[in-house]
Amino acid sequence: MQQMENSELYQFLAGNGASFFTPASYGMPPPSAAASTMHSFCSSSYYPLDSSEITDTPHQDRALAALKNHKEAEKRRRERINSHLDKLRTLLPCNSKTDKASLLAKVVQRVRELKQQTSQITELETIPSETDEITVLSTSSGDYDGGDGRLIFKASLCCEDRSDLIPDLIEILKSLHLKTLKAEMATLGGRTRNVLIVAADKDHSIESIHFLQNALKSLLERSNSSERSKRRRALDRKLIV
Amino acid sequence: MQQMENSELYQFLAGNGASFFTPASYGMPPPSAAASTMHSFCSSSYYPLDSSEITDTPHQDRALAALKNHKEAEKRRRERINSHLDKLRTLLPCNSKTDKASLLAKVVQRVRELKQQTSQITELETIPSETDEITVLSTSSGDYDGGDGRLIFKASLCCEDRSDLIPDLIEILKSLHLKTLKAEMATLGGRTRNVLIVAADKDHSIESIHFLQNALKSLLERSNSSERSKRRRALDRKLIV
DNA sequence: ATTAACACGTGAAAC
DNA sequence: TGTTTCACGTGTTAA
Repeated sequence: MQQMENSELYQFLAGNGASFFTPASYGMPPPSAAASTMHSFCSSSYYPLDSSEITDTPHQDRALAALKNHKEAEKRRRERINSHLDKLRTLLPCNSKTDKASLLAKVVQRVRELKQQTSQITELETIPSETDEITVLSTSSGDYDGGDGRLIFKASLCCEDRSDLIPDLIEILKSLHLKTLKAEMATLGGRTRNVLIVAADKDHSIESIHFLQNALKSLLERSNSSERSKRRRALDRKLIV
Repeated sequence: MQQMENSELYQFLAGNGASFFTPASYGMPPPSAAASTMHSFCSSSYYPLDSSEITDTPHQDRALAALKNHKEAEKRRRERINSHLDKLRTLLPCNSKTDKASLLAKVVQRVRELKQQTSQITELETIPSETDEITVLSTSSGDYDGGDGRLIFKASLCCEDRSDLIPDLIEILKSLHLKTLKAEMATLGGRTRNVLIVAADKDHSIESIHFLQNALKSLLERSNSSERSKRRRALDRKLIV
């Protein structure tokens, strides 16, 4: 918009030989390579010379030096940015030829995932409540987890405590091929809450969340049918006293 | 190097009025704003016209259209890249005015940290060995953790099992203001290994690692002095049988 | 007045 | 072929 690309003058004044032998293009006949110098000659003859054109060589020198500095600084800036992009290329699952935009898209996605995972792993509420509860959440909230291909689930189970609850839980996770990343378990007044962060295999889809949910539900029902009365009585007695 | 910026011809042919009123600079006297058009006039008169200059207007049109497409595509590319950079700006602890290079530097650092944290949280070896062990590692390996300001430690304690080991451990972590992100505990043959991923407060320095190490050491010694003989005998008996 | 950062238009090369 | 991506030099603007 507000640009002119009228810098051939400076290219000429700089005596930058490299640009003189740039192959002509766009049907301009040879020796169009010298055209950039001709611009200057032409305008010099077309417009009357003013005194500054003779006496301001120091001005020209300074402008020239400034332009050179500018050029080099800009190159350094580009290199700085690109070096960081290269580092990111090594940090992500992508080859060195993925273009900048796609690379940055991957980076955005990855940072979001990692943020989410660590925050979910960190924030656990383990104080058991008085009501039975089962919650199973997916970390990736539905969209495909491109990170390392694994879905992360957060499962919370709050129920009466019993001695073989943990082994049963472990059995469920094993049968569903879920790997436990973090488990936090607390018991209070005969009740327990177990919060699990589990990673699914790559072959799992988001639907696995339902298998886990159902398994935990049956576990809870099993728990209630067999041991409920005994524990309940003990808890009630404790509350009465 | 291999560039000429000799595109005034196309600016002129395109009739792009915007560039005509660009303020002159570098001491070129007015009406230098028209200089870019003069380049074309000048070169047209200096070099003999060939037939193509009259008959190839369709060529010119095509080249012009191509140039316009190119220009717009490049603009779209820039916008795509910059939009991703903006997304990253919102994802990281930095304002919207941090420059590209610094932003990307932060991104590199953040991705490295998060990778390291999640991998350390994931990779735990909990099978207890027959020899007593204490290891305390720092996640950030010495450099400042710019992530959310917290240092992450990984502590592993392998020793004889005893009933009040966990409460003692919890007491230690509480007194050192360390928050447990993940704990994995396994017992086998009367021995136990506890692997803890703990996060230090922001006011902790990397030196806190020594306090934790010493506390665990004293815990292990306490364990050995009181309960060792009894457990050892039981274990030895088991091994003999 | 320097310096640094940005968007732009362009030529070249990949595909 | 045309489409896409890149590096470059430049003009401009802000601290």
